[in-house]
Amino acid sequence: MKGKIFIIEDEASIVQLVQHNLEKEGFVVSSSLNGNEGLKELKKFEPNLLLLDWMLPDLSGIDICKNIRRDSNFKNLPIIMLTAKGEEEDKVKGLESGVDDYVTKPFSFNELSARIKAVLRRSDPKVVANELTFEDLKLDRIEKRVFRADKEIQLGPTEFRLLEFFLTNPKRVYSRDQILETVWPNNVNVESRTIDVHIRRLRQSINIEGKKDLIRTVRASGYSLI
Amino acid sequence: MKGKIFIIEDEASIVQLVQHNLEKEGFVVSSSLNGNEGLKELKKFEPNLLLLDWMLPDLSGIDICKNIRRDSNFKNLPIIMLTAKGEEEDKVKGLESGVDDYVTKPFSFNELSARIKAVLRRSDPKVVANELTFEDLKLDRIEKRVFRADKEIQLGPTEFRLLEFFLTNPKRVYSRDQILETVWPNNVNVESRTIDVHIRRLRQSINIEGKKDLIRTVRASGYSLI
DNA sequence: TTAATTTGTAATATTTCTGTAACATTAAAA
DNA sequence: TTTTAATGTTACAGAAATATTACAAATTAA
Repeated sequence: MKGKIFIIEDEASIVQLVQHNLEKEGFVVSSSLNGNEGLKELKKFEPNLLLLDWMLPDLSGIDICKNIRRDSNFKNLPIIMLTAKGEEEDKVKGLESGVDDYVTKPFSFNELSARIKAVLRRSDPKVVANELTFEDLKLDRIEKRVFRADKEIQLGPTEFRLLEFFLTNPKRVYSRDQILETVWPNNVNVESRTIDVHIRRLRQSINIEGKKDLIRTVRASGYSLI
Repeated sequence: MKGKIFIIEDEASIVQLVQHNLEKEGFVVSSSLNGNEGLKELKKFEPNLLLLDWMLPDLSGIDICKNIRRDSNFKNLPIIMLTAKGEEEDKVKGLESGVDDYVTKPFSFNELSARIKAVLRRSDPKVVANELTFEDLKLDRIEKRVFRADKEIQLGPTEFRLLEFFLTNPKRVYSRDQILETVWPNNVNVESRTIDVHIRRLRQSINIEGKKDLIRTVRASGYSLI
């Protein structure tokens, strides 16, 4: 079962892009272009998550947040705020007023989608898929287990996240930088070659008993899951 | 296995109270604030029991009841009706239209919970077990007893709640924060490392005589019941 | 009240994980 | 073939996370 997402955002082009893509992913989406109306509609709609623009013509994001958190029925509604580049201060205020995550405009839909799922996974796991599979590889996000050909495999936390990352987009090649950005906690600085070592560790763990190597090295580009 | 309960009730505050508490008891709960939509969602959700408000803005409880009883898939769905004080006549009508029990508002959650269990025990005994089990572990919520391999085990109150929590969702990994939120009384502030100590105490108690450890440590994530 | 049990924390021990550097190997370019 | 660049492999020290222990404060039972 996929969840319901409500969008409050005044740039129609963004709403359109996001709404369309989320619906393609199976979410039920409703939206409003302004704050006051949005609040009312939202409460009727009862979403599992709210995407909230921080700079609205009528109401500020903070006001909306406060209103929502005050309403006992929506106290726990996960909120992701959309903020324009550089409004660092807003991020702080946002996180203080109980926002769950934020995405800086301009953003790629993939980035937004990943954050939505991460937030939902925490707050409302049943609305989001928990098993990732590829060929005979299976990763369970809830139980934090990995299997290859039905045999359980032990992975360290970083290898787990790395595999999780590859599994969300099999076959796609990622550069070391992209991997770093996504798999490592923000503002951590690690040598890009470090990834090679983790790739090796991951390979060693998942390529059991003569099973073929599921990780492909793409010289000068990066790595991918086959 | 705990059952699924659907709620059709237009007072959001009641829905929230009931839903939250039922979920805490391990039921899977879904709800709707109005009759027509509720009927549709209910049929998708396939609950083991329905809590039905008798006075809805759009459809009357009777109509919903009739609709349900006419549908061969839900002919036997147990229904508990929620009725406002003094509407004696409704009770009669309700029982006539095949309601299994009724609860008069305002009600305490405990009262409702007891009735739900009573009705389920009659109609679908396997969903109400007051006993939670996992492998050779057994916990009786009523008698507050715990057994491993049929030998009784003494647990302190906190260890009991902790084990109870794990047993409602075996295999699932919980972070220390999640454990804290659920197992500890609200607004108590305890160090997150404290959980490690309680985990140890729990382990020490339930892993008797060389029996395997039933609690799994998942580095960087938390703990789970195997 | 006293005794017994339970609880949270801090201190210490242990285990596991991580990042890096150094060296080896492989593939591409010259 | 030789050279060069990129990736593979290994070992290891420091870091991080968890396990264990002991103890004092708080709670409950006797």
